[in-house]
Amino acid sequence: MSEERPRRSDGTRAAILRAARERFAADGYERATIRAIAADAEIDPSMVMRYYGNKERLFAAAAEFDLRLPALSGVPEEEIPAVLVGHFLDRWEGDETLMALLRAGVTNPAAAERMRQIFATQLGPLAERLAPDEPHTRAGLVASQVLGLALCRYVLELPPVVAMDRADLISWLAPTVRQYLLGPRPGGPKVP
Amino acid sequence: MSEERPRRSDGTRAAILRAARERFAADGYERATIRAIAADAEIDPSMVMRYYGNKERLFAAAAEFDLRLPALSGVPEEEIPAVLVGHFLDRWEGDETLMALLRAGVTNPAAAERMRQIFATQLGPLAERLAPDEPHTRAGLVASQVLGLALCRYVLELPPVVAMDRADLISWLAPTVRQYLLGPRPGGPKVP
DNA sequence: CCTTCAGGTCAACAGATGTTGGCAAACGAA
DNA sequence: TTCGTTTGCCAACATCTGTTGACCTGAAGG
Repeated sequence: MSEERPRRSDGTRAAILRAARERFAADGYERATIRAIAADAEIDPSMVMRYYGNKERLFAAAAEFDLRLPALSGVPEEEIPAVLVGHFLDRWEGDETLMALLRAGVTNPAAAERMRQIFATQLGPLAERLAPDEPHTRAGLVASQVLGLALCRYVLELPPVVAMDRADLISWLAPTVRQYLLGPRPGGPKVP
Repeated sequence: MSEERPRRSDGTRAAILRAARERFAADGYERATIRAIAADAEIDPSMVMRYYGNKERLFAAAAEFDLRLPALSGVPEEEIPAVLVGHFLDRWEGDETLMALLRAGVTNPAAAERMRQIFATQLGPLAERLAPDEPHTRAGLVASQVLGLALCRYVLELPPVVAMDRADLISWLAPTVRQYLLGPRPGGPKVP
């Protein structure tokens, strides 16, 4: 079916995508203009339209994202939280896709929906495998702490959060993630 | 000096400010247009410029914010985290200023700087009074969890985070805040 | 060779945006 | 009343936005 043969324009396509990710990550959805992205990729703005249709679809292509959660099968339970926090830090610093998603998701409804999908399909299953009860709630709590750290460290750049090194962050966050994912429900069982 | 006598236009000024807060909170800095704000306030866009100079100063006026941290002097130490989490939830749901700050701060450098100032002047002192060591780091961690919750619950609207009620949130977050503010440094003392 | 067609540039469009200046009406002090 | 000030609206500006279509260019296939 989708026999994707290599095209002569693949280089340009890739350059556009790379520039788009950078701009969306740095400026958010509305301030990242097609013209600026095209200038970074050193091509004409109309090429962006030809290859990606419109700005929304360009963003969708640039914000394709895989959390790449590690297997965790051989990891002892006590070490899982630290491994997870370290992995999240890697994913944040590895490329700019997550930053683009966060910066855009705050003001663009489509980007927010994309984040909800990633949460549901890529983080939810992890919690279902680990958490004894209320896995979705627990996954949401982990997301709140991890996204909050990224917000404070990479977006708002609160000085003390920027100053912490990787080991500090893992030491502080791992117990929190452990409580959220594996700990007992605080405040007694839910009585509705 | 600044003898501020009441003016006939105070009502208009207030209407502009209220509309500005709503729009900035709902749309972020760039998508909240002067024209839309003026339409909400049912006045002419040029009035916004007359009374607030330009968009940046309008935002500065609309994003004036006081965390209003409670005194905590009579509160026993074990209850401080829960009281704090409850207070933050109140401040988020009370008016739209925090939402405006968050949505704008993610894409607008001036708004981000404002958030850093609020953090430094209004949350820092609290940590200095409570935390035995590294108060700024601890304040930063609390900010990461509280802002992360707000991000997931009010901005991204991750379903499980939206679904939790106030008591749930306090039960889950208070232990985390307690560890960050009052708990021992995890992973042993810092050896630089 | 000629034909075809994808890759790429240029100029322009319609609409929205922040911002400005002019002008009319209402108000308050004299 | 009269006069200056405040309050408000209207029209316009320059610029930037996403987007479009006409046109050129070079390579590949016959």
